[in-house]
Amino acid sequence: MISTSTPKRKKLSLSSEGDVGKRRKRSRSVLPVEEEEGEGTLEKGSGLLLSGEEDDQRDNAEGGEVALTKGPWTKEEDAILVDHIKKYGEGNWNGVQKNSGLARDGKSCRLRWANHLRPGLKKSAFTAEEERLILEFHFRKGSKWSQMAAMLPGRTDNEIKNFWYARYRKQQRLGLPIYPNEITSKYSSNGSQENADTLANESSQRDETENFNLDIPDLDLKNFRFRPDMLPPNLGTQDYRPTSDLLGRCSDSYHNTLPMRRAAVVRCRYLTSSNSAAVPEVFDQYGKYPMLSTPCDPILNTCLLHGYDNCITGFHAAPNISSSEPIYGPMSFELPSFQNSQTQWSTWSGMHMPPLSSFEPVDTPVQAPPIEPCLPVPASLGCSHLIDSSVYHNSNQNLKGPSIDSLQANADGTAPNEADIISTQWNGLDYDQPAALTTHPQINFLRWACHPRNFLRWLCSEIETPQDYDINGGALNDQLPAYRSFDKQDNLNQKYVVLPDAVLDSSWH
DNA sequence: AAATACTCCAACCGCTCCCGG
DNA sequence: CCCGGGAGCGGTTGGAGTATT
Repeated sequence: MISTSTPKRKKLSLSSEGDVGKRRKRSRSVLPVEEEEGEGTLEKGSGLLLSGEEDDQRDNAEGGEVALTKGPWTKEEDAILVDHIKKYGEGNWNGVQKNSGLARDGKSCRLRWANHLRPGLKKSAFTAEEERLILEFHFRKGSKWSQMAAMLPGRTDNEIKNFWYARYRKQQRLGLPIYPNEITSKYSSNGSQENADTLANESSQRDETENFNLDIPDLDLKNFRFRPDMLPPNLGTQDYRPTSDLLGRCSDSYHNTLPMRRAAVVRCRYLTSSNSAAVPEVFDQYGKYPMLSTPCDPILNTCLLHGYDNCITGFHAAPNISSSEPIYGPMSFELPSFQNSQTQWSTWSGMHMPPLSSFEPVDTPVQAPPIEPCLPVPASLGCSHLIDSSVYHNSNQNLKGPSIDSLQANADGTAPNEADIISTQWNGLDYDQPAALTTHPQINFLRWACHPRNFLRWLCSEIETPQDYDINGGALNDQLPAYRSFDKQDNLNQKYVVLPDAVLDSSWH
């Protein structure tokens, strides 16, 4: 159970006295030392060598090596270090060990001095103004702790870093934005140019995917219309809305503030009913993310199963959903990131997922818009948990089998027949389970729709392109410089869909 | 009172940058 | 220009303190 209470613990003093010696266990590493320095008068276990005190230490010394102490510093060590720096000044940290006899790595000496011993260090908690400066700086520049420390006299980079991570976790736990509104608004309106410049600079340093959390607009799905004519035959036009507890599990405090750090904008052909024979070219390849051509996030497809008439409901924007209550739209198409922890994913979906790489510190939650009333959706006609369990089961399969290319739409643009669906292994996700297919039409549909080529085919037919985007060219490229592959000519009749980062995660292979 | 959960933060680690030879 | 060592930076670890059960 995650506690939602605020930390009760008072900030500990960083004094070099009193807190010393009660942190890490000590360990030892061995580094070479020049023999002529072996005066050996330090105390065992405190980083001070005593002549002939310990066998292994003596053995090391005889072999030209001395055991260096790790772990918490003692008062004696601090005194030696301070004394040495008073005499010789800062710098030449490896020389400290040679000249003072302190059995500490030069790195460790520098860190101890910089973070605890040097004069002028503040030992108090961060003030509100300091906190604001840190947040603002981090929003603009990212994890540049040393630059922040230079900006805040008496503060160390380590201290600022610890403060940031502690606050970051706390905000996430509480489902609150990482950055205060005044900061985000400040740099997204009149300060947008500076922010844009900063972000542009950072983009060369960060993983490309991390830029996707910037300015990804919500898709306006108000014109979405469920296309039963695009479904495979024999499935009927019943309500495919699943009613599993999967939806219930997403009814948490994060439902409206899920971070969407890594998302991708993909494109597909715009299909009208008169042009339904065309098979959409789904998922531009960026080279770096070939998994975009793999089957979609089952979460996403589960979400899409809510499509009905003029409504489409997003799962995480629909807390407390139940099978007996109508669902309202339109909904934001935002999807969760799940990059933060396996726990989060597992809790949410009940599915084991390997942890993602650590991009956390620059994550920015995206605020989902509130749910607005629209047309009611008829009650479910008996969907079950089987859909979700089926999806997750199949998504856990290892990759094998033929490409989805073996499954093509019919010449008239309708979905392939059931026999083809049953016999096809989509990019290794084995859907060849006839019993389930024949018993549960929803699963049949899901499996068919699960492939990006298919789901986008019936989804994108009516999605409205976000207004801020010029689907005919340059504006989009300007706003999303990462997608240089966009071609003006190709942009005609194309729509843009935001996919969750789960699609990008290699585990979805 | 004991066990457990959670947070804090000092210190470590690996990597990169810089500079002098 | 290359190489090696020193310094610095950012991310991570894990022990200790504190709150909660």
